[in-house]
Amino acid sequence: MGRQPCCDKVGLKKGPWTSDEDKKLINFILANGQCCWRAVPKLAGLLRCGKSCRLRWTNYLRPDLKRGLLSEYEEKMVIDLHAQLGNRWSKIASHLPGRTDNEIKNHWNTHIKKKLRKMGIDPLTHKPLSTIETPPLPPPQQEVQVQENIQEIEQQAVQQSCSTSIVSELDQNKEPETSLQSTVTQEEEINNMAASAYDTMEQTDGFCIDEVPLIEPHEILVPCGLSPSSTSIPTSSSSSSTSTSSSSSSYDSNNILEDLLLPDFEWPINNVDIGLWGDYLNSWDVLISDVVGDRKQTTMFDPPLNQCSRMILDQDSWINGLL
DNA sequence: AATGTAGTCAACCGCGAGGTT
DNA sequence: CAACCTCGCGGTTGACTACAT
Repeated sequence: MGRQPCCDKVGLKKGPWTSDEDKKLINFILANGQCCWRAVPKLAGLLRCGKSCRLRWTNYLRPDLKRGLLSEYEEKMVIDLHAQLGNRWSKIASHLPGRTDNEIKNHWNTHIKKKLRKMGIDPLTHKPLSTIETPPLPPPQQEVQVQENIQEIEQQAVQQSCSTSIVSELDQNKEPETSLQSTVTQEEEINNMAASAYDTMEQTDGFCIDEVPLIEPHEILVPCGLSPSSTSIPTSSSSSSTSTSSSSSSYDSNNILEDLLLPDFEWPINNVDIGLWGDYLNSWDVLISDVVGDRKQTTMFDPPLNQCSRMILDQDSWINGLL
């Protein structure tokens, strides 16, 4: 018996997602959490297969995604982790908060591969390229140059990033001949090292997705002061009423927040990087922009971080808030 | 300005793992 | 134990964009 398709493909839509579909998916997941993906399209009213929905959510719609190019530090981590793990993109991604396996894979194929080749490193083996693409150097010299190159990036990465670096630790543990043989203990070590590195990162960046279930939103940061809809949730604390009072009047019926029943998210305020959601929200004028004048009421992000009390919600609170 | 080429990245496809019946 | 189901992963594709000619 042949394998059944993941879903009945007749009549299902393929290709790029429309904003309306995104809206439906976000709305559904926010309301119901991440349940059986197979059932999602039906329940959410989407003509997509569950797989497509999952992919769209994990790679693009998730609120905790970082957008933009990988930083040098992230890139270095990818290189190191790739040396240890090979093309196990999801494993690699799990060490990079807010990054998806797809994103890392793409970045590897489009940027890092080239970079490494330029440096005379074979992206597959992480060893010096043999001949063609590198100037002919005697092998020992070649090795030295590669090592220098690696050290150079490491230094840059370390300088740029937090003080804790897994780089040196990885390198110390790295046995080139066996680097691609992944063992449980090796992976554990990597996990530990990466985790320790990100313990430090967390202190600067905010949170690590390793600790934030993507959809079962324990510990999702819930903002206050963002309750554009009249169904705003009482969980929002002090500032909720003031920030949007004026903006709500400028809302039209298409207000996405109303449509989405969005809970009051709190996004990182400093160096605002709210990922797609920024674009997403922007695209529906939900940045509470005043459409009449050019005065943009950026109340969504205006309150200084320290004025926004953070709430950690457990799932029940989250769901209650949504309802 | 028009066309060709390269680069980027969202999305798809097929497969395997693991769980359930 | 086999058949089936669901999910997640990695490889690949193709649409879109930027840049070059």
